[in-house]
Amino acid sequence: MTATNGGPMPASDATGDRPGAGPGPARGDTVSAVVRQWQAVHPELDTGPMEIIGRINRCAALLQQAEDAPLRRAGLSRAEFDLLGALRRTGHELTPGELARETFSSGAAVTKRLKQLTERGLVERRGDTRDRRVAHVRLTDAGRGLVDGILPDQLAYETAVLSVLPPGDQGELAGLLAELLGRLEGRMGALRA
Amino acid sequence: MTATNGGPMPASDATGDRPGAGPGPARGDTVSAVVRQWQAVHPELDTGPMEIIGRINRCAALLQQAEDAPLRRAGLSRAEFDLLGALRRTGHELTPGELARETFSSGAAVTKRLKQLTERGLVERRGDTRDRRVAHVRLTDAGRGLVDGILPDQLAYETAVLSVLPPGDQGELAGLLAELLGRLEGRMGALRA
DNA sequence: CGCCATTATTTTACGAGTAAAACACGTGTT
DNA sequence: AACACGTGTTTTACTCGTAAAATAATGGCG
Repeated sequence: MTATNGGPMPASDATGDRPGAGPGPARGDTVSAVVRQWQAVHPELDTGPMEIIGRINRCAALLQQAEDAPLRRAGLSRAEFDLLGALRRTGHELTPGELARETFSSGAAVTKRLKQLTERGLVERRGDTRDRRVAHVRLTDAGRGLVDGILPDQLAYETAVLSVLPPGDQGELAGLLAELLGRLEGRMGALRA
Repeated sequence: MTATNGGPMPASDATGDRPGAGPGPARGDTVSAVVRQWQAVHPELDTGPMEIIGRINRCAALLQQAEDAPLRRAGLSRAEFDLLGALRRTGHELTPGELARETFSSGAAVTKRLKQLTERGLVERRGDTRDRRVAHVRLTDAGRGLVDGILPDQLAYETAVLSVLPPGDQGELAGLLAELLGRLEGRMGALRA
């Protein structure tokens, strides 16, 4: 968060900016209210970045909250679903290390999740025959079934949430985000090299 | 996360899609690689939502990581900075409850942060004279100075990170995000009412 | 007046994630 | 063969956040 305080940032109530006043295209989100507050206090600063970073953070928070519902119904946390999803979409076994990279989480977190998911019978592990350090994790039939059962619901739910935007805008937004993300990842990847 | 597994989602390495291959406009972000994997396994599903939600989540994660650096240098977590920022930009005292709403966090979290920030001499509290349940929190001079010192750096850093996008695209993106966020918040607000 | 519902805040118990240390194995070197 | 080194995974110790219970105080209302 913190697009220079992009994270949280409601404040609109104090701004006298009535949300949902007109029937028009949703005047004024919470981020613009926060930006106005900063402008009033520090008129000399360029608050441009907040308009993007703050909104991305806020959208992410709202969308995540919305998305949790379908998953919790299935008794899974998002992190757990991401792990199972990685196994499902790659279609083959993955080692704990690969799962960590695949889900952008630490090895320790993966270890814990695997323990739980194994106990629940959603994944199985098998040791590598050549290198006894590594393990290979795969979905059980139950695990695959669970993922395949949840996925359509999840996508339908997401579609519904995003339907607040007309399809054209959705495409545009996806394109711009792809461009931003691609370049951000490129820059990060470049730093690694 | 989990734009139906939007969160984590790298996988590109396994896809044969070389990141940073050409000098062009960063072909293929990690999300598109994940989407391709899902398409291969479940060709019948509409993976459209992932292209937006997945990217928003991933962008948020990358941007947050980047933004942490300037703050940590000042010895603040983002949550702490958001709290101080809320006090700074509103310009007046806030109660713990207001701070919780303002920073989208739980009251308990605010209580803890206030304790730490008070010990560090960045904020002060004073009890309400009329209603002894409520407290009023304000920035100390040190607190205000810290925020005002960090803010320009933070914005400059953000500007630099976002400069991977040309200004025109930045504006477009900000506009689309504002539209999405405004409507999402409207929808959420509507549910409360 | 005294009790009940309500509101503001804090405390408690706990779950989840992380970094760093600890393990457990391979591998190349001499 | 023995050792040092690198790598894959797990363990440990700790932080942070939350939900729910506890605390504290106000405001009717009979």
